[in-house]
Amino acid sequence: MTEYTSLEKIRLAKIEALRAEGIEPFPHRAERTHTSAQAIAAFEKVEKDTSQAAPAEVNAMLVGRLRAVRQMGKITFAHIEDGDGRIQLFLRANNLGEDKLDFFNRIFDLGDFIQATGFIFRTRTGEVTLHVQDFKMLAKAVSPLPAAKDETTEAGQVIRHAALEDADLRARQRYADLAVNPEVRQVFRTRAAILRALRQFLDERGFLEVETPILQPIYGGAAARPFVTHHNQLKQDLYLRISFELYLKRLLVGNLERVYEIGRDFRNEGVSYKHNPEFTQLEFYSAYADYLQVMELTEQMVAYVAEKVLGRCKVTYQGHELDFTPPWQRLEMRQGLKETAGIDIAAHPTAESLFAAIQKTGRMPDAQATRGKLIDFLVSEFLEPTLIQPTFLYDYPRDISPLSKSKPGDPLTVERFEAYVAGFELCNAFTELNDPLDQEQRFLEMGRDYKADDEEKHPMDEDYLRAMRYGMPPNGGFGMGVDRLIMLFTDKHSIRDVLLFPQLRSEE
RNA sequence: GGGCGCGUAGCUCAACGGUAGAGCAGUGGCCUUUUAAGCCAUUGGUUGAGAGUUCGAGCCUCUCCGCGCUCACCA
Repeated sequence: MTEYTSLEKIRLAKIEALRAEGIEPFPHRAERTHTSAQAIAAFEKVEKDTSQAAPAEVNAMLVGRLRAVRQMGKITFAHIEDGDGRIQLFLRANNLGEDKLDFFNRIFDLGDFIQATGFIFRTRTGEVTLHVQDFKMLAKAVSPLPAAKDETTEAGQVIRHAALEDADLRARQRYADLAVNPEVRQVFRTRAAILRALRQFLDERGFLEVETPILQPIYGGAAARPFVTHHNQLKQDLYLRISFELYLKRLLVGNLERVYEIGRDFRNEGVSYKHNPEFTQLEFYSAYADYLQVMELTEQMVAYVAEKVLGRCKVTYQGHELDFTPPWQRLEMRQGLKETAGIDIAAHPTAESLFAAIQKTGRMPDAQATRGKLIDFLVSEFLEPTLIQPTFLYDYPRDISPLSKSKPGDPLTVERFEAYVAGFELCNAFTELNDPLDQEQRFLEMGRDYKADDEEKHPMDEDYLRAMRYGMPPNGGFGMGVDRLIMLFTDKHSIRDVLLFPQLRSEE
């Protein structure tokens, strides 16, 4: 049974009062002739038109949520907010009748949805306002919104008073956050625009958008722990995908030359300011391309999205001025580590030798780490923090890249790059391994096993190998955490701020 | 999981170990061009939960719960 606060009980009583007067507090239908912005624009257009002796009257029926009410005896001012913005309502006893004005003052609360009819005029202080001749309750708000009050200073600066700020509450009750913080709505409009621009860019270049299974019998394409579920009728465990990679590359075998997918990946790992258990991933694969071509496509794509969404290639992120204008800086991993860590990884072909070299720097890597993991450690310790401007870090160690093609003449290195921006990884791409024999060997090196009944071992994806054996064209592939791109373009430090409903511990 | 920090009215925040407060919201009243409207009055609290120290705990100690930041983990 819901427990109501004293504030809610007052509002519930108003619902009762409405019903007692034969008025439905939650009517089925609403009508509107203009949005708030349309009404203001229509009025301003008529106002500017000097061809008529007297400006034509602009009548409007508006809807929205009550966000401010100022009662002044025989008149009341209010503001409503709709999808387009805000507009002021003016209610006067002369025009409405005292009973009707009293009814408004008595029944309506902040947060209620209202439909108001009247004509548009400009108040003495110059605000375009609806002179209300009639109004109707559209939906009563039982609970008061976590109130935010705005103050517009003479400089035009908006100061929000008593805004909803508690980070947990804002994420948990995103509906309330959205209702009272307009800039949060803007973040999600930007998010939609970014997704639209990404699709547009890829569609224009002949990529086919596809959808592959979220429920997978064998997960792969990344190193992450999966979520496990179970299909009752098939009597089989299934995994929520951690990547789309292996399914998209099967499509290249099927002669679809350029494919992409935008969707959710699920990783059963720690939650942090840049990790959510489910997140939006973009992957594309392009037959006959290598990682250098994918690099060019990447910088073009991100710059395209920036231009489309923000109208510029320069972005301020957490105090950094980032410039996404191509070409981005290219940095060979070996060279970058020479410069920042003072270690030439090519001089250390074994984990033992590299481990000893790292120890001399005073850092303490995991003693069990493979050579690749040690290099990864060096990158995150020395290199990553220095990569603020968009940078392609390329040529990765082979043993941490089981799906990438080796670099000719360098068996320890693969043709792979990651783009770093503002110190974090934005995307990951490589010349894809298309040799089924090499691929099988790599899987075996990773500890994949043909005995699928062994709980500890990750089973071999035999179907993927079978697909490869039919022949996979040489191709370049790309994966990007879309949420991180959105963080960059909306200047948000936490992934939670760009997800409508981020993962949180359940209440109670 | 580790470290640091936070949790007080619907919202934003105060309160030296000594009577739990303010603004906004709410309620009642005045007010016919306001816009954080104003003025007068007023309601609202198991100070996250529990235990302890103390004459006395919002404050100190412990346990638990929740959250934030951060580190670790995350090819």
